[in-house]
Amino acid sequence: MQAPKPLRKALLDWYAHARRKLPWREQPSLYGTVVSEFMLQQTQVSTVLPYYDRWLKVFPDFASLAAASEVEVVKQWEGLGYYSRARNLQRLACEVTANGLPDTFDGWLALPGVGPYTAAAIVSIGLDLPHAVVDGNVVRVLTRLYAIESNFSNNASAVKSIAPLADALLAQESPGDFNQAVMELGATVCTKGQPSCVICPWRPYCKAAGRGDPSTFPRIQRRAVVQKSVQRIWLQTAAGLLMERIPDTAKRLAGHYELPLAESCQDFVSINKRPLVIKKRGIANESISEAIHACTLKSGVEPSSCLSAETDLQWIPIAQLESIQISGPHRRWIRGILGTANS
DNA sequence: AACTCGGGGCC
DNA sequence: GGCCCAGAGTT
Repeated sequence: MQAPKPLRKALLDWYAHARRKLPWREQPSLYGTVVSEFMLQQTQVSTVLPYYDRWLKVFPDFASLAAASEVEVVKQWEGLGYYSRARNLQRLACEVTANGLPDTFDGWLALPGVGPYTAAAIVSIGLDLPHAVVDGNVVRVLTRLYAIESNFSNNASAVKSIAPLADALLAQESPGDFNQAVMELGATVCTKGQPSCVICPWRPYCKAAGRGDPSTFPRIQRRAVVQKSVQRIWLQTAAGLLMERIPDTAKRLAGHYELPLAESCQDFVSINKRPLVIKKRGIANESISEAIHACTLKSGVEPSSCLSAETDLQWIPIAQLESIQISGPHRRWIRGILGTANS
C-alpha cells in the first residue's frame, strides 16, 4: 500500500475547501448527526435536504422526538422511503432519552436502526473516535485507488473486503473529517459514470486513474430485475376517492394508503377495459407496472357497502387526501389525475 | 448469504 | 429504462 500519510493530507486539504455547506455540517450537533445519517441511508443528499430542515424544526432534539406519536413521526418521513428508518429513529430517541447517550461504537451499534456504517459515522463525526466508515462511496473510491479487480457477488461482500483498507487509511487524529472527506470525494468527484480525475486530490496516487479505466470499478454483480404488474382502480364518488389502507402488520408501507387493488373491489365495481393510465415504479430489484382503471359502482351498489373490515377500503374526501399518509408515487399519480380532470 | 424495504436523480 | 444512492433488519 502507498504510504497513507500523504494520501491523508492531500484528502484533508482538499476537503477543507471543497466540502459542501450542508446543514448538519454548518450547525453540528450529535442529534443532527444521527438524524442526517439515518436519512442518508440509501438516499442522496439532495433528496434529504428539505426533509432534514423540516425535521429539525418539528423535532429539534431527542426528547421531542421521543415524545412524539409514531403517526406524526412517519408523517414527517412521508416520501423519503424506507419507513422503518423513521420508526427506528424514534425508538432510538426513546432509548437515549431514558438511558443517556452511548459514548462507544458498540454502544451506538446496539441501538435500533444503527448498523456498522451508521455507528462508525456517529462516533467518528460526533465523538472523534477512530472508526472508518464503509459505504458505497468508500467502496467506489478505494477500489479505484487500488484498482481492485475482484468481482464481488454483492455489495455486502465488497464492503467487507474494503473495510481493512479503510481502517488502514483512516486519519486517526481527525476521523470525522477523514470519513466525510472520502464520502464527499465519492459523491462529488469520484462519481460512478464519469469521475473528474483532473481535479481529484488522489489523482497522483490512484491506480485506476493511471490506467485510464476508473469507471470500471467497483466490479459488483447486480441482481436480476424481476418484472411485476398490478391492477388498481380509480373510483371517485360524492363520498370522495376510494383508497386502500395497508395494514400495520405489512412489511411494506404499513399504515400508508394507496389506490385500491382491483381484486379488492371486484365484487362491486365495473372496470373499464382500457386503463386510465399505466405507471411504473421500482422497489429494489423489482420493476412494477401499475395499471389504473377508471371504475364505476355496479348498479344498485351503495358507496357505504363497499367498505368491509377485511379489505381496509375507505372513502377519502378529496380535501382530506393531503392529511393522510399516501405512498409517494401514488400521491403524485393522484395529483396528476385530479389535475387533469379539473383542467 | 439472500431477501426485503422507497423513492428520486441521473445518464 | 437501468443503475445507484452517507444500509439495516430479518430469515
